[in-house]
Amino acid sequence: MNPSPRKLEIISVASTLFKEKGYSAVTMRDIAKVMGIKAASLYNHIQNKEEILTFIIISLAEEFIDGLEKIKSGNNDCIYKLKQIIILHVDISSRNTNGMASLNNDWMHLKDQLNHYLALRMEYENSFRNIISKGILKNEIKNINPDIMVFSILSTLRSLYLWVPKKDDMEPSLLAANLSEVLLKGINK
Amino acid sequence: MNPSPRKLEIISVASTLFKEKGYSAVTMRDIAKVMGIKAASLYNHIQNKEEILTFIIISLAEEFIDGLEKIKSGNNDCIYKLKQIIILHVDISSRNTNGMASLNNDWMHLKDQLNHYLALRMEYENSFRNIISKGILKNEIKNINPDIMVFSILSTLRSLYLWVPKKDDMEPSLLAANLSEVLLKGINK
DNA sequence: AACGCAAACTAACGATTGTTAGTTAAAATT
DNA sequence: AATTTTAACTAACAATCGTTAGTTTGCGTT
Repeated sequence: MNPSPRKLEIISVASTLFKEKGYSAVTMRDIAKVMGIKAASLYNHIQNKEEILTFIIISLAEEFIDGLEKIKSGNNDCIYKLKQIIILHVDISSRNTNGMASLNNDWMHLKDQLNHYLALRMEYENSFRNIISKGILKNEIKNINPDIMVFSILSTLRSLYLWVPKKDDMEPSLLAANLSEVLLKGINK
Repeated sequence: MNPSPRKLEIISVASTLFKEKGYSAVTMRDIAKVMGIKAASLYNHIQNKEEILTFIIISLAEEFIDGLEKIKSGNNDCIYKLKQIIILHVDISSRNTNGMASLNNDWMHLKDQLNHYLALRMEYENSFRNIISKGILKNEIKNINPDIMVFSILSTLRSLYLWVPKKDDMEPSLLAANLSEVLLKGINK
């Protein structure tokens, strides 16, 4: 069953508020007020508060997994794959600056789907690390602890949601290109 | 008036819980339970819940400001200063993995001190950007949008609190050295 | 022995939380 | 025209929230 337009509207409003104050600090009455209805009316469209959070997080997580799957399957060198990952993050983050806040900061409030989310995240990080490790073996990437490189790059990419809205005049493709330069080749001249 | 040992104990316990669930999702009764006392007893040592958050965030923010001030005042080239900033973040984050969670994710729940915090953060980011910009002028750093470089490096450094505890076997000095290599010179061979 | 004080306690406050039940009005379907 | 469905409403629920008031306990100082 596809979510109705009204339901998507609620999720969108909720995402905005979740980004501002975090999931726990946002009440159903807060969401309802922005929607211009009463809190009880929200329950004509959603099961409960948690369902909103779950939808936001899981759909984004799956979008990342799908994107990475396509990148992995391509027959390209590791540096190219990393550039594609950067583009993937810029793309998803630019289109979901609000939802990305929940994905990053409120996943621990999931209940039913918490383990599913954790599995997806581990899968993603493992795939990322495998690309790096293969790059080291093939001498495309420096022989430094892969965990540090994954952590460093992923930290930057995960923070994009905070930064993109402040630079909404910048083309996503230009941002991705600049980020690739900085993340892959550093800032030192 | 210096905080009493018991007060610092409460703040430490609260920091741990704030990192796990976020400030808004942690109740005074949660904190009290870990302390082994009743919630009302907490108020013999603290004024209110907000004071705990304020203490955690402001003292950390000032530690960063002080550290950066010393780095700025040194008569060194920009790359060296950036390396010192990386060491500063590794150091503070390693000693405050819990409090850093509040600094990053719960600052918006400050009331009295919110503007003070925002001023400190802006000051810090401006100083950081100035170091980068000067490095570009002096031809030590690539001529890329400084905002992107600040964002990229700072995002990684701000996420250290999440990552350091998982690598507690790694020497902070080694971590800082590896991070410098990755952040300043990239991963590409 | 008497006192003062720090730090715990019990009990409770009003406010707010997510959510449910039952109702109403309008729109869509038969 | 009659009926069903959708989406809003009012009212209220039990649970929990941060916090306060007043009390008790035990330790250190007089």
